[in-house]
Amino acid sequence: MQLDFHQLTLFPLFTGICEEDLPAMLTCLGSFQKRYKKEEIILLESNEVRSVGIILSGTVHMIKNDSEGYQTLLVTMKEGELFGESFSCGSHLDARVSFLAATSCIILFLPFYKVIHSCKLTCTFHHRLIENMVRLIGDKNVQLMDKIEVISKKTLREKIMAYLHQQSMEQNSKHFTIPLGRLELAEYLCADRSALTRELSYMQRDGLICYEKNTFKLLL
Amino acid sequence: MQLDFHQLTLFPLFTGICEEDLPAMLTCLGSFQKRYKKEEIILLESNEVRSVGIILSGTVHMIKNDSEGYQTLLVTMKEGELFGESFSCGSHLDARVSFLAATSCIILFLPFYKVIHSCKLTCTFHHRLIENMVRLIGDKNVQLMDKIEVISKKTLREKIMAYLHQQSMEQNSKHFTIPLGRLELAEYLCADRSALTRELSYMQRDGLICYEKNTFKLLL
DNA sequence: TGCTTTATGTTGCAACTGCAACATAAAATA
DNA sequence: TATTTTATGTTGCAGTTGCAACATAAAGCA
Repeated sequence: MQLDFHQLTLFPLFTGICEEDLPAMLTCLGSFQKRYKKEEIILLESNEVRSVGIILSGTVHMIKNDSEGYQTLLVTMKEGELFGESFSCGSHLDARVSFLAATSCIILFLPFYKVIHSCKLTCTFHHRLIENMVRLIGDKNVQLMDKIEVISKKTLREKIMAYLHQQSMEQNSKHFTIPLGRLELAEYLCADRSALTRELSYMQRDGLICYEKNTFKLLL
Repeated sequence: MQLDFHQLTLFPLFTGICEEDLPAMLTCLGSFQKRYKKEEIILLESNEVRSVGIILSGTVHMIKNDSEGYQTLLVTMKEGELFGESFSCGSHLDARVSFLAATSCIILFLPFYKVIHSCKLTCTFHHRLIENMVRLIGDKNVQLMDKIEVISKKTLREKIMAYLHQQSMEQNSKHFTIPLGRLELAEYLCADRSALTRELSYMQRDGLICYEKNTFKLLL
């Protein structure tokens, strides 16, 4: 499968880099792409991470498994987002989390060492690449804070409300569709699935929200 | 107060940069330092962040306040750690969290724009600076994941255990002293203070741990 | 030193929520 | 299409934990 370089320039990691420069740059960086089927593991916890991944298409979940087999959904990531950077760039080379293909997806991998160590050939746009990457890492950081904000709440109702508010903000509307099913949402909220549906129906009864499947409306 | 440039080279942000180069570099970057008293606010949520801060001495808490006045302790940071990068470098310029001086401390600020946009003068070591900074941002990311790992647990006992295990790992010993008092620990665990002390005494009764004030011993 | 403030420990009670077990709906597969 | 699998909704029950109120200890301060 061929890379669509024009499409690539639309990704945040490559903004400000000319389409003509991309092929040389990607070759120079030793990038490669890979397809994953739904449910496939892209990167398993405690494996060493040497590359950052860019999601060209599909959805990736960052998940954490604990020793008793419980699983938590940390972050959901879409097209254009980065993953693996915290490990490939940080002091903790071994991944503390796993990355899972939530849908079938295509990932472009960039060996981190080459990204951060500029070479003569690409030096002109290289700097822009690093800048973009730093921004994306910062954004990931904010996503983690968002999750903490949600699960810090004491009651399940407050957690749900915090999550729905975040979604409402992101989608700029009181009426929106969430990207998670009940099972996944329960996992993200660190709550029990049945308790989640129960609380959702109580919240509708109490006139807080109004929903149908994954489409919600905040009634303030 | 004068900067101790030799001491600065020991900070992770400046590793690999010569002591002789530091003064010029810091001037070129427009860095400045500031002292804060205990309990003082270094950076308030929703203010625009243009600089990253390096903790030269003291302890800084990253905290999140919700609309009802509840507060959560997100991360505790010590000497050499970075803060503010997620905002000054990311797409979300407004801080979503506040930074508070947990003890009196001295902070060195570096305007982010100048850090990321190299200038001729400092270009040789500039690249190393960016590399160090990216690593530190990744580390911060991991700290946030650590917190999520802890508060994702369903029961308070599991949360406490997860936290103690992390501390035990970090300090490479089954016997260690935690950096948080009961109030702060409760805030970090998103739990009630009195419930926390109750559960701690139950855990000691059940032979899981053994503690005295802030010094704990894991009995496996 | 004595006084005030803050941190920590203790306990009863009510309520939230995890768990289990089941029913139903939707989706995947043959 | 029929059958299996998976996702979702419902509910009783018991355990955990937040809350309040109070006691004690430690720290800050005059």
